[in-house]
Amino acid sequence: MRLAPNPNGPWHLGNARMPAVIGTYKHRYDGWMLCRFDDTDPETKRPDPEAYDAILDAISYLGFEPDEVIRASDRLPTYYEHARELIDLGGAYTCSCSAERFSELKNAGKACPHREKSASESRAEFDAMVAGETDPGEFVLRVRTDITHPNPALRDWVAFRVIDTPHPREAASEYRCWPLLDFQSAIDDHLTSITHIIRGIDLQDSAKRQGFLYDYFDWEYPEVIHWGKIRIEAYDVPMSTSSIKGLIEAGDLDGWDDPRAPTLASLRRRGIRGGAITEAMVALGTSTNDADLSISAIYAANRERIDEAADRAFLVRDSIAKTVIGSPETGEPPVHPNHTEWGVREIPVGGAVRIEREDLPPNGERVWLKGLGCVRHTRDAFEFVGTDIDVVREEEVPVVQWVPADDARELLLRTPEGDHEGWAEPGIEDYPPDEVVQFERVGFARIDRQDEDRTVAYFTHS
RNA sequence: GCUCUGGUGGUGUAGUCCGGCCAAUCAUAUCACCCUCUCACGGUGAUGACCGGGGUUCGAAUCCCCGCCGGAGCACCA
Repeated sequence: MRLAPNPNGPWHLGNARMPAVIGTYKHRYDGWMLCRFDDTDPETKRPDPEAYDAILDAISYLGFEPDEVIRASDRLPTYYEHARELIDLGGAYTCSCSAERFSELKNAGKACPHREKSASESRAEFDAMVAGETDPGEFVLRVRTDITHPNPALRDWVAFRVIDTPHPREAASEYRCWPLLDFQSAIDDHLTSITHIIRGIDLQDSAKRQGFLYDYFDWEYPEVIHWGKIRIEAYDVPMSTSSIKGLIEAGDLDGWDDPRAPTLASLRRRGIRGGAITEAMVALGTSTNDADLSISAIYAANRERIDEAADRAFLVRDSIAKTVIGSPETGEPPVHPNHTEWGVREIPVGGAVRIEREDLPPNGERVWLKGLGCVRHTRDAFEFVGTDIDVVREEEVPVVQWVPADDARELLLRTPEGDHEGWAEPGIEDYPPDEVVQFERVGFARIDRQDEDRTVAYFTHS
């Protein structure tokens, strides 16, 4: 099996499907997995030098390690060698038609005059392309397929063209004659003994185009599965590397890990485990139909992974402070309701508390401050009523989270919908970055960093 | 225009090749109830689908035909 990413930028959620499914199959069938960077276009889909490592890192985040990593841009001599062989076999010819001219001929099912030139002439012209002696557009190398094939997509396709823009990788910066995907990928799949290919339906005709090559070389084409695109609701931002890049450059997003971005870096920063993404992707299967991935599938898989281990904590967002009269000095809610052995958090009251504005009961009504007890809203304060839990069980007093009014920790919660300023219980500043906690009645969040006087957390999901 | 390819509940998926065990699986979602000092976790229950129309057959999600709707390719992108 192989992953064949184009390293033109960090990965978005859609890219995760390839390693998730292929990696899972690799494990399931005890296979071998190659990561091959298809970086053969220094111009239109120009590789981003940082993306190579970023992609390997993303694969690792999703839970997989390639058995081997190669870059197509290291393998140009191999492609040239096979191109020459193909020319000698009568399977390719150099063509100097313009793209428009050839397209017209092709659509009419007519060959261009260059199709019948001799192999030696094509060899010479191809050598000139490789040597950088020809201008871009002057010549291309075409594979001779069947110019009258009913499917116009398969007729005499281009295998090599000349590009003057140097490749961003130092090691490949001298090459000017570059293979296109259909040629490069076909050669590499055979040479690396790939037995199974899984990729998008946009490459459906590719398998047929490459079939001609395999026939010339008398090779056997791998098993191939094509799947449809995935769409993900819940994001305003389109899921494409170039459009995300554009939004970042325009300042509409803070970066690749902005919580509003549909990128792997963003989910990771929000505390989503890579395995949850993998699980959701694998569940989509490999249908050729387009699929809608609901983000809730990822959340559900993630919740399974984090709920048992996440400490509970209090956070109030838009809040209001009230003096408390007659309460105990500290509240003692459990660290985790399913793990009483983990103990309790000791939260000082300090004479006044802060609760979410929405939770403020009408005057005269009661509310249960979790871990502390029941209070009644008098004219402008909370009067402590007691700790008899029956009022919650039998009289339906609402239970809410709270923080001390004078001793809370300022917290910024970043969510896909926007940022919330709020106050967290004291002690939240002791959690190291990367820790995931559950803010009760709010949702899970990953501690991102601890500033001098403020904690920054990223909202995971409810 | 030419050529591929696909349509099962809100979403995903099993079943389609080799017609009956499918009054259609599982997950998620939504709702209700139970549990609970969280709207988390756990438990119970409910909701909800074979694109349409013909045909073959004792019998069709499954085979055939005709429609309808979708996706992809026809690049000197990957």
